This record gives sequence, C-alpha cells and structure tokens, in this order.
Amino acid sequence: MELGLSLGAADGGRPELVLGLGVGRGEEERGRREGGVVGARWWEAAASPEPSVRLSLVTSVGLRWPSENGRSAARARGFDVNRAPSVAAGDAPGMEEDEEGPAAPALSSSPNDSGGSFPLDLSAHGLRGPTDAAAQGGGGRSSSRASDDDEGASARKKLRLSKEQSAFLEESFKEHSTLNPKQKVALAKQLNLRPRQVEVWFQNRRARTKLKQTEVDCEYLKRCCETLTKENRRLHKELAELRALKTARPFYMHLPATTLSMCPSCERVASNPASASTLAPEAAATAPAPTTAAARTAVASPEHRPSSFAALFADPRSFPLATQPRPPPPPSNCL
DNA sequence: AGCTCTTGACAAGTTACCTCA
DNA sequence: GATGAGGTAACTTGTCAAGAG
Repeated sequence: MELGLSLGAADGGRPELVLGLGVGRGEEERGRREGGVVGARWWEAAASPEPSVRLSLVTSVGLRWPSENGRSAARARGFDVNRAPSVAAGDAPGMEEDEEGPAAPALSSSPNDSGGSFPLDLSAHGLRGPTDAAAQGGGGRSSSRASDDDEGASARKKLRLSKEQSAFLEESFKEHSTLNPKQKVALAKQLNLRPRQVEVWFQNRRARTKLKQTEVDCEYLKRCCETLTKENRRLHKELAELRALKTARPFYMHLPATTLSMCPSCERVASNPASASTLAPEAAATAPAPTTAAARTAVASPEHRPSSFAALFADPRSFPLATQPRPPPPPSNCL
C-alpha cells in the first residue's frame, strides 16, 4: 500500500507540497531481500526510489522534515551473534533445535553475516529470564504458522520479559531491526528465550515503531497543511489585490492592437487558444476545481496516487482555489 | 524459459494475558 | 478484592520472494 499526496504545482516560488507515505511492504521488503542480507535495515530501504516517507516542500513556509533519529554507526561491542554464546549455548532450557538444528557449530562462520554484533553481553550478568519455567513446557515452533501444534492443551501463556531481556532486545533492535536466523537463535540463547519469542518480539517492535512514526508523520503533515493553507490564503489575497489594481488601470489599453497578445478577460494568449499551457498562472489557479477530493488529488498529483491524506485536505479551507468564484466567461470575440 | 508448488519471512490485524491505577 | 484501561506477547491471515521440480 502506498499513500501519496501532491498539492499544488510549483511555479516559481509557489508553494508546492508533494507528500508520499509508502506504507506498503513492497519496496521495503524488496529492498531488504534484494540486498541479499536478511538482516538488512529497513530504514536503508527508504533510500529506494519509493521511500517510506517522502516530503518535498518547495515553499516559503520553511518547514523541514524532522531529521531521522540518526542511526548511530554500528557500535561494535563484544557480542558476536554468529558465535555461540559463551553461557547459554546448550543449556538454555527453552531452546529448541528446530529452528537451526544444532546451532553452535554452524554459527562459527557466517556466510551472510550482516555484521551481527549485539551491544550487551548479558551472559556476564547471569541473565535468567522469567520464562524459564514456561519455556520448559513448550516445545517451540518451527515456523510462525505452527502456533497451534505445540504443547497441546496448554493455551498460550503471556510471558513478561524481564527488564534486562527487554533492554537487551531493545539494544539489538537499534542495531538490527530485522534478524537473520543465526542472529535470532544466538539472541534467543543469550536471553534464554525461544527463537520464536525473539522473532515475535522483533515483529511487534517493528509494528510499534511504525505506528509511532505514522503518528509523528500525521502530526507533521497536519502542520504542513495548516501552514500551506495560510500561505495559500495570503497569496490569494495578494492576487485579488493585484487584480483590483489591474482593473482599475488596465495597462493594455495603451498598447497598440497588434501587440495585444493576451485576452484581458480570460488571460488566454490569443495566438494559441488551444493550448492549456498558455494559461497564465492566475488563470490556471482560478480554473474550476474538481469537485471530489479524489479528483482534486488526481489533478494535483501527476502520479495520481490515492491518498488517505486527502482527508486532511478535505476541509474546503485547504482548497481556497475551489471556493473562488468562477471567472466570468470570456467575451465572444475572445479566441 | 515459463509454470506451479512449497517454504520462509514479514506486515497488518487481532486476541488474550498481565499490570497497574 | 473487583474492574477497566493500557501495554504487549502471542497468534492469524495474507502477501511476497526464492527455490525446487
């Protein structure tokens, strides 16, 4: 899914807002996979031609997109997930081997190592999760679809992760928002969790991040919209004043008839009546606006993206142009 | 090469459990 | 102690890509 909005055409300093919110996983996941590294960072996929959030403001409004909360350079710290953890290897009660098989030997080399280094070494703290007991009971799942074939009647138990586990996972998430299988298993061993639990935690964490980011984006776009609406109003006021000035003293009346190249009423260039591109910017601005929000968006955006952001602009105040009275029809002698 | 099927991973949405006021 | 809200672990479903046949 992709949401997009484009508002207004730039014309030499005119406000232009081009908003695109790529919510879909298409590009994101494609970028991740085509990178050949399972653990590639999703925010790197944002550099793809279809970023998850793209904003271009060519306006005097002076708004800037909030800076990315700078991904810190990979902090190399003493925990290589591709190496078997010193403590937990083999003695993690909840560990199943269906995810990786006998993982430890295979972990020593990492063909697709995406630089897996986790920040903390909780093994030094003798970390014991609160889930030990619960983890014993369940054989794990080998895939995310196998949720109903384990531990028979024992319904899902809500396991609260300890503070240390959460902090460790959080730090890991800062380094890699996605995990490759080896990282997952190593992390699970380190934390005495099942790999499935680590996987679920990362999925939920990504979802929370995205939700939070969406809220931030929405707030920001609302502010953009308000600011642009104000700016639009101001420009219209200015335009009305200029028009009033012009009708009071029509300068073209003093020009010879042969040099009169523009109809004073419709402002259409007489020599090329068929071309819409010959419309003066003001005339284009005062052209009848499409009635539906979707049509407005389609007109405004060359890419014709459907957009839920259109709702933000559904308020007629956001389309002052549409509320302008229709310009009088050109005189009959007008080309 | 093109097609179908399987598998694995993930996003999005939902459910259910736990904690706390 | 009961209760409702909020947080979140766990689950379900759908989609996509890669690989095998």
